[in-house]
Amino acid sequence: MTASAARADTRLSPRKRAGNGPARRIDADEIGLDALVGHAGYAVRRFQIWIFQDFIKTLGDVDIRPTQYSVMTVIGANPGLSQMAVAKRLGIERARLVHLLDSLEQRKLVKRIKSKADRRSHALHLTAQGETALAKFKRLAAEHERHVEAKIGKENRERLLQILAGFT
Amino acid sequence: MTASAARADTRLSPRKRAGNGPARRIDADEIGLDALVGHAGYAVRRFQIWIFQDFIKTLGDVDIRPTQYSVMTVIGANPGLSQMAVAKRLGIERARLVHLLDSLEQRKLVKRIKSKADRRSHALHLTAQGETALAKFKRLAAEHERHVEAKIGKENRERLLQILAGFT
DNA sequence: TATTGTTATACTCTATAACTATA
DNA sequence: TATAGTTATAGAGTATAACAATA
Repeated sequence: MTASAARADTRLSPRKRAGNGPARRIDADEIGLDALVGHAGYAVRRFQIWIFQDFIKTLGDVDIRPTQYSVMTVIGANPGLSQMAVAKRLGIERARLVHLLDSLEQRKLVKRIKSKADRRSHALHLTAQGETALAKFKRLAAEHERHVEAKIGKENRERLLQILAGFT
Repeated sequence: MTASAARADTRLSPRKRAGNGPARRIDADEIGLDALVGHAGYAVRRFQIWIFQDFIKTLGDVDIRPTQYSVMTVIGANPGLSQMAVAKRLGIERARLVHLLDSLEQRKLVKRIKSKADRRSHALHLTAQGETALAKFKRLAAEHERHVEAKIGKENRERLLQILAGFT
């Protein structure tokens, strides 16, 4: 396809042949997405934003965001992990994890313990308070998950988890 | 469930009963995700990151990111839209769209035209150069989409688009 | 030499608030 | 008074680079 042919094609596709602008108000639902409807990434991105907003709202009272929840969950299930191990497992930059842990440590939810085996590294643990708190976070996160289920349907949610199992 | 019971439960679940830290190197693939495996949001987030990275890489030569692509595609299919209309349709903050359009306008891909109907607003159009460029971006984006298909499978990708059709 | 944790910088993105010019 | 576009700020998140302590 030549550049000029591509340009001609593109010019034929729009529904509205506007001059210098819209003469009337255009509602969002009548704006076509064109090629975007065929991109999985677009739908996934919008869905992910919806999910995170619901998660943040559902866990708003305890002030825990998705990344903080994932860090605490992994430390809770694997006590003694180093920062590097947590960062790699969750795909978080180690530099960013430093600040996340600073915040969680200030809130007395997580503690860094100097490792005796390798004095460069810290062994990460939940505090007793952190374990109690995490149990509550998990109950709220399960509530959030029911919102997801209500939004897309029980079977669709399970199918989604199957399809994306390789990305965890 | 009481708080102490929750704490006791949590203490029983970890596979490793570490003291002050790991005595040996722990590989990423043996770190359990615990509750995260049941959260659609976790898998969706990891998948979305993978998709965006592939998109950015595949369109690296033309220096176009997912959000820029979505803005140009919508303007191309609906010439004359106002900034507010584009922002609402794509779920972008209008303040952020200002900078996105500044960048696209500097690159001569998009132009703002003062609307005669409502002099507060701008009618957005692709330049001729922008239409040619968008045709190329769409070909590269289609190539990216084939990477997604190769990653999760043709049928899974289609099922995913069906499940998430409501979020577009 | 290489790795762990840290600090720092820059850029993207989200979320607000306030300002201006119009309506 | 309300809206469209703009400017500004703050916080998350991503991506780097460099450094000290340690391996």
